[in-house]
Amino acid sequence: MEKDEKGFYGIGAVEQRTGLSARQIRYYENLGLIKPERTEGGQRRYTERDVLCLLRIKYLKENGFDLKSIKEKIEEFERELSLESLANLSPAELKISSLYPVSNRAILMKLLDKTKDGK
DNA sequence: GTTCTAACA
DNA sequence: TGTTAGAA
Repeated sequence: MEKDEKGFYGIGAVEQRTGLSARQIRYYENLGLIKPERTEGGQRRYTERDVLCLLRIKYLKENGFDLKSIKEKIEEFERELSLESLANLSPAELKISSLYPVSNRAILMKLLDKTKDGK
């Protein structure tokens, strides 16, 4: 079991490289800790990043962290990433994006534009 | 032969 | 979490 022609790993290869069971690997995916792609047939394809992420999870767990706190850590990290993307917005957009759900921002921005040139 | 989902003597 | 059954 090794990388396929495009650099992806099957779950068997990931088991060997991480020492985690397929059961655990799939379970962690359900918790949202990793998100491997799927083939047309539905088989999971893991990237090198997935493997490294699993190794980190394994390390943290071996050092006393439960899956719940590990999950929170990852979610916190992803929230910070999304916040960084807000750094490219104007002050007005920043206020709007932090107060309203994504689905409404586009509408709000249109209203702001009309307010500006609409006297 | 490997992986998937669902379920549990 | 392990393991197993049946399908893909």
